[in-house]
Formats: sequence, C-alpha cells, structure tokens
Amino acid sequence: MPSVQLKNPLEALEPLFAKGERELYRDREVVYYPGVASDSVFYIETGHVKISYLDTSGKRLVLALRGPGDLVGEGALMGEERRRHLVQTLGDTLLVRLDRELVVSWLRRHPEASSYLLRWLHEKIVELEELLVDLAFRDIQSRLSRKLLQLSQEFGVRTEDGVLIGCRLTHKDLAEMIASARENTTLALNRLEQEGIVDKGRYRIVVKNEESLKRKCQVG
Amino acid sequence: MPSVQLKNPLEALEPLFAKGERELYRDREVVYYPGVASDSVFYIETGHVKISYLDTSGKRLVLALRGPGDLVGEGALMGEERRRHLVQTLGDTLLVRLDRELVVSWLRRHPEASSYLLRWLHEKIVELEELLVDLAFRDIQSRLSRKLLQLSQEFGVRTEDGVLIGCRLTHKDLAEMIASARENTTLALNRLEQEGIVDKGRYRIVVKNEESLKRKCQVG
DNA sequence: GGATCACCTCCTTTCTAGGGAGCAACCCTT
DNA sequence: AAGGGTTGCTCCCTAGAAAGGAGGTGATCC
Repeated sequence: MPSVQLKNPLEALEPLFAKGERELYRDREVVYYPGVASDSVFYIETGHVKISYLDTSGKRLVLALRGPGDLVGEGALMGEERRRHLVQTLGDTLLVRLDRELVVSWLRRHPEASSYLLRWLHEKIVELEELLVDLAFRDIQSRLSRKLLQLSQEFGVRTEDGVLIGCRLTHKDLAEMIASARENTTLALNRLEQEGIVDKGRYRIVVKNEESLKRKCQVG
Repeated sequence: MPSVQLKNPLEALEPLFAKGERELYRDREVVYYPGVASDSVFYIETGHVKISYLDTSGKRLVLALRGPGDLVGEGALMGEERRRHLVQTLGDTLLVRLDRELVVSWLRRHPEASSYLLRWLHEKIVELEELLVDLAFRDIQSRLSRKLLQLSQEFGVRTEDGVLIGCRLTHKDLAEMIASARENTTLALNRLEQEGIVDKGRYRIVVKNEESLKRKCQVG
C-alpha cells in the first residue's frame, strides 16, 4: 500500500496508458454493448461516458458516469467474460483502448500498481453503496439533489453564475441515474429552479447555491 | 491473472489466514460499528455475518451476508480510515482477525495474490449491482424471490424437504436485505409458503421448489 | 431560407405499490 | 412467569409510476 496518498489512485498507471490505441467517439456513441466479449479496458482522456444496466423490460439504470482520468470496462481485468453494461459517451470523447493481455502483463511487471487499482475499485464500491442507500431511503427530490451535488463536485466547472455540470445530460439521463420516471425528475428539477438553487437549459445545469442543495439532501 | 479458475478466489490467500488471531462471536454480536478505526480484516471460518448500512433515521439496509471462506472488513486494505458499516454475526461465528499491516506486507511479498483479491472485489461489485437493479426495477415479491434464491445457492444446505437457508434470519433481516417494510416481507413470504414454494419456521426458511421460485423472479 | 423531423422539455391526471402505525399472538430465554 | 423478540394481520394514505399530450429546439434536408 502506498504511504503517500495520491489525488487520483490511477496516476500510478499513467505509463501504461501511453501504450494503448486512442479512439475518438462522437456524442452518444456506444463504446460497448452488454454481452460482447470483455477483452479490453478504456482510459478516458477527454469527455465522459455513461455506464448503464439494461433491463429486460427495456428500462435502464445508469450505474455511473466517468470522466477524464478514469477507467471504464475494468471488469475485463477481473475475470469477466462478457460485458454486463451498456457504455455510451456523453459528448465527444477520446478514449484509450488497452488490450486485456497488455494490462495484465504490465501489472505483473509492476506489482505495486495493483494496490492502486484495489483502492480505485474500492472507491467505486463506495459510490455504488451510496446509490443503493439513496434508492432505499430517500425520495426523488433528495436523490436528485444528492446526484446534482455529486455531479457538480466531480464534473463541475466554475462559472460566474455557479458550478456548471460539465457533461451533456438530458432529463432522461438524470432520471435513469436516480431510478425515477423522467417526468418526476423534470418536476423535481423545476422545483429546484423555482427555489433559485439551480439554473437550467438544454443539456445544461448550473448549481447556483450549493449550500441550499446540501440542505435539500438531508430532508427526504 | 490466473490461468486456472479457482472456485473461491480467496483460496490463494489461505496461508495468510493461519497468521491471524481467532475470535469467537456469539449470535448477533457486533464485530464492528461504523465510525471506528478500520485497521483489520476478518476471515470467516464458520458462521455468518451481516453487513449493514445504518441510516441517520435509524433505518438499515443490509448490503451483504458473508459466510465461511469469505472476508469482511476488506476496506481496511484499501485506504478506508473508519468503518462505514455495522457488521454483526448471524449465529455463533468464528472469525480470524488479520491486522492491516500484516496483510499489506504479506501481499507485497506475494504480488500474484492481488489479482485474486481484485477478482473477489469484482464479485462483490457484481452483487451490489444486482441489488441495485432489483431495487430499481422489481417489486417486493420479485425481490424477495431473487434474494431467497441467492441465499439458497450461497448458504443452502440440502435436506429431504428442499434447500435450507443455513443462517439465522428474521423477517426483519430479510426486509432490510430487500429494502422493504418488515410487514410486507412477511406477507410476501407467506404468499410463497401458500403456493408451496417455500417452507418456514422461526429463523428457518426452506426452499422447496427452486424452479417456481426462479419463475417468480421474472414476473415483477 | 424554410420545412421537416427527432428529440427534448413540460404539464396533468389517474391509479397502485407499498410504507407506516397499531395490535395480537406466539415462543424462546432467563 | 415474565418479558423481549419474532411473527401475523389490517387499514390508511402518500409517493411516485404510467399514460397521454402539447409546445420547443436543433439538426438536416431541400
């Protein structure tokens, strides 16, 4: 285990990312479908991806968004045979495709790197558990507030009005992230706008008052 | 990565488990509380533990059950400072406490072991995602059926009547595993009993007809 | 430039799953 | 024998899913 804390646990893997093949995806393009062979990992250079689970009924749940400096498709390194998710870009996105064997052999040659990967994976577990707890205990208003807060902290861009969430999200995307109906998500978002807490436009959400938003999270 | 698939990804760590301190816990005893220092990992020799998240409102969500051959408290290895969960035993349980530093230094000396740990962690992620999807899409009847199926597969003991779920679970425990009210869980369980799919008694559930149970899972 | 089309956003109404409260009965433990 | 924990049952009521439109907006085509 590292004695020094790194900002991003994956920094230790940087040299590896240079070895991959860079691929440009357009907005909403599919990176992989569920069921296809799980044989590579992607490093996100710029842009964002949305990882979702497709239900048999056609409904979706967005399990995570990932942005620059993050990995996606890591299951390929951990015994996953076929993809379990649908991964799509949000906005134009530059990925580095890393073949599984390449990563595995690199990891063998750099044994200290595994511990960083473990930490990173643990972070993902914490995020999943947070979502789980939200689903179990909070109502839509509160789930949306928490999600907006997370998004502004992870992908936020400071502007004069507040923190702009830096990825191209529709209300449907948001709804699928908090497991609610699109209509109710719109409603909740409008309420937040009326209260002057957020500002919104097409594909655009600005958190104007972070403190009020935090207060909203407790209520539900 | 291993070229041969092991049944239990943790088999590779067996030699490590001999180095720990064995501790006997009685039924329902607390192994650790949320907030305490996260400085050791536990290996389960016999018995079961319940990992739950405590909400500020006093409600609980059971994130996982773990049984013999499994680990609990693994966050200690991955940068977690304080425990995030409440861990309690179900029935009398024998744990092996492993100091964090002990495990970390062992892992450094056995670099090939990390990949097994990664695989194990990935399994846990898959389980969390399954729970998440259930919460998002399925109703109580279906969530309960899936959970019983999982439990019977993971902790089941063959008997003449069917598969007995081998841990001391109350209806409240079950309810907290599928994020529903205790009353509704009892109701759903009674329905399954009336249909002849399960058999139950105090702390005791026997899955009589696995096939019917599987059919129940699809419906919701 | 204007028309078209696909998607996105907004709003309302209806209907139901299931949370919550409140008890009664039961049974194991001490 | 008492008491705490577990189970069974009922009723009420709210959150929110589902359906069904109507207007907006941006891209693309002519």
